[in-house]
Amino acid sequence: MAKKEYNFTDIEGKWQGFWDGCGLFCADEASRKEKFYCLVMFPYPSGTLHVGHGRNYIIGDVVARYKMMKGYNVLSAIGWDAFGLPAENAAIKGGTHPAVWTKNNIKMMKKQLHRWGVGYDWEREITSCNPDYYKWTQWIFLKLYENNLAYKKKAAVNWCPSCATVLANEQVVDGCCERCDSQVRQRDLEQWFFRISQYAQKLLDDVSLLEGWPERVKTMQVNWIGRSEGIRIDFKVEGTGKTLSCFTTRPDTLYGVTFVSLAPEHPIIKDLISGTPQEKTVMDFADRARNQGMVERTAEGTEKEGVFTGKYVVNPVNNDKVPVWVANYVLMEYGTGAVMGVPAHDQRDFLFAKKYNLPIKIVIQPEGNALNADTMQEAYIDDGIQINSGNFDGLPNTEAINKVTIHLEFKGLGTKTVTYRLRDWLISRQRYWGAPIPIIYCEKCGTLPVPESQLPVILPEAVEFKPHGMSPLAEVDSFINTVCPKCSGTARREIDTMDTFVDSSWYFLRYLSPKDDRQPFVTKKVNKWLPVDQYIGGVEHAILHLLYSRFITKVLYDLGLVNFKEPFRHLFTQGMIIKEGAKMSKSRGNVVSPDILIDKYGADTQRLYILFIGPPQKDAEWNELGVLGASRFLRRLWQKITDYEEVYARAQRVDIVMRVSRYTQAPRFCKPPRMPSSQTPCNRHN
RNA sequence: GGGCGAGUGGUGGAAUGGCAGACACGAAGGACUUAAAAUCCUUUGACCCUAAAAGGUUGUGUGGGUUCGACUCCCACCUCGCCCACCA
Repeated sequence: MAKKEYNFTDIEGKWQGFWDGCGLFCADEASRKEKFYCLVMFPYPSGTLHVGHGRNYIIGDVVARYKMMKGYNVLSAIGWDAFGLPAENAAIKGGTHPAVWTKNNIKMMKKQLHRWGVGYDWEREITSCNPDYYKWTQWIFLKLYENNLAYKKKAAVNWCPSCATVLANEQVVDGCCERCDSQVRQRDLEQWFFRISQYAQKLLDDVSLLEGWPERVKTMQVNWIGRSEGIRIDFKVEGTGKTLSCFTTRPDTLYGVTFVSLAPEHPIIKDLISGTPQEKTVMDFADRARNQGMVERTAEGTEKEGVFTGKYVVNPVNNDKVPVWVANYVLMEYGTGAVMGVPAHDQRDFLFAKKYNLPIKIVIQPEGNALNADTMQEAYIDDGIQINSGNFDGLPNTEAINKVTIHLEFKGLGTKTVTYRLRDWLISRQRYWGAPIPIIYCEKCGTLPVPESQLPVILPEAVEFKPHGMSPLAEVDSFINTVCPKCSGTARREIDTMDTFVDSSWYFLRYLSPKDDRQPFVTKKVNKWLPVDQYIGGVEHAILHLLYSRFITKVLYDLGLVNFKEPFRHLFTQGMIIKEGAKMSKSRGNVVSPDILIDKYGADTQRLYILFIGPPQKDAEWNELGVLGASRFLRRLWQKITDYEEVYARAQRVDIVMRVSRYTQAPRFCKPPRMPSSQTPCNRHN
């Protein structure tokens, strides 16, 4: 008897056609079945997919199918996170317009997804670089602007003088431009920000609502928000009548302050030193520190440097007169931009004091082991008992933290403060391939939002991509020149575009009404379908994308546009596929194309292998032999089932004979025959 | 420095308090073949015993603990990985 061949091309072609034909993946909005929103992070159309991507989409596909089979009304859609730098770089390099490049890539990747057998409701496909999508990204910007959550301010950015452009932090490698290797400098530019810091506490509190999230992602979010409780302590600057505020989480060390240091950007520096002999040295130092570049300056290994301002402040609790320094390790963005220096109990202050011979004063002693300021090799940062601390002597320092705080507040010398590490979200990009920021500048009326009726602000097609210091849009007169919506006078448009993370911070709402041209999303629909029941994506988005999406969702909630506070109920972060010791990626040149494998073994082999390669949340090493194993496994399985089919068919014939001969007590229903033992059918065939 | 996670055969890994090593890779032997490939079958943690089988001992990073019973739970330690980190 001839064996049936496992012809995966026919099988997969047949079923993929069947699924498309019957609309298996079309969510039925009228259905009364319980909903299940299964979402994979939408891809950046970078070219072609490699097997590493497969984990995301195949796992998502499996979850969606499983829930379908369990009787849920499943929504599983996909789209394209289609704005971004690679398209623009491709344009600079190869001369293809980003729109064309992106469109081609989408076409290729769509085909690949289809061959993989992953199913989506393609009617809901969205593309973030299309005007019908970014119109609503701009609309969201306007909502934030209206509510004072979008604002413009001067900010230090990474600047490459040779490429004449702004760089993202990720593009700065060891303080140099990744493309041309020139030294990156800090430059102050007017930038747009979203006031995410205003939502720091809500974002922190609602981490508790993220029950279905991996613990480590939640921890990463909490750490990123970085709440610290402390106190702002006011120091009087001697002989000036000015006050200097320092934020500290360790008021128990207040008696050990031997200097105060300021961030190089601190505005008070000018006032303190102007006209003094120190002026030039201090300003030179501050300039140099500012130019050091944030990445380098905030690296831990960087040597602590500073300069004395010639001024002194008075410690409010013991009237100690301590010098004021400017130091490169103090950050203007955090706390008050001024730090009280306690070398005995803070390692950074210790190193600084050692370098500049500043006194070290011990105010906390470990129990049963006296410290010696002259011989100590590092700061003592652990708990202990207060000494040299006036009325607080003898208290455990953990208690002193509270007592000193109360004392200072009572005397009006300080204010209890909560500080967050989270900074406002810089959304300006001096780039072409992004959604234009919908703002108009009128000389008479000032900064104005583009009226909603004038959206979208269309990205012009014909531009020069080569970087030369400003957004390529700066040179497109037909774009820049516009009319003031208020006074109808001449006005010009904002030329920056938005960070692509803005595009991706709300796309999951758009799937519910992808073609609606009157609103970004329909409140009733999103309230029904969200939060997303299962979100699946790479752990590399554990902070930014997920935090931004949470933020935008909370803003929309506060505006009464959605009735849920968190967008994603369950989150699954799949591990990366590793090859030759590194993450599989085009830039590393270690990619494996799914197409070749599908031709050779079929999509199911690859799907099986991807699911089987290891625990899905862990990284896994790609192994070509493993693919072979999955292929053999499927073929054996196929063989067993087809063998079984024959046995089953024969048993049915026997049953008919038995039923026809009414003399025996033939069973009414033929029980399925026993699964043949592994030997039987094969031996017979052999 | 802080946080999180992981350590099981030659390899990827399975088992969430109840027969450790599913399934797959690799390896060895066999069938088929003129031969090879492919395919199929058998064996495969280590050690002891045996002509062979049966049998036995041991075994989940290390050390302790809880339990009738621990890869699994608790404590300490070691190693590796990832994320964050001059955040006051």
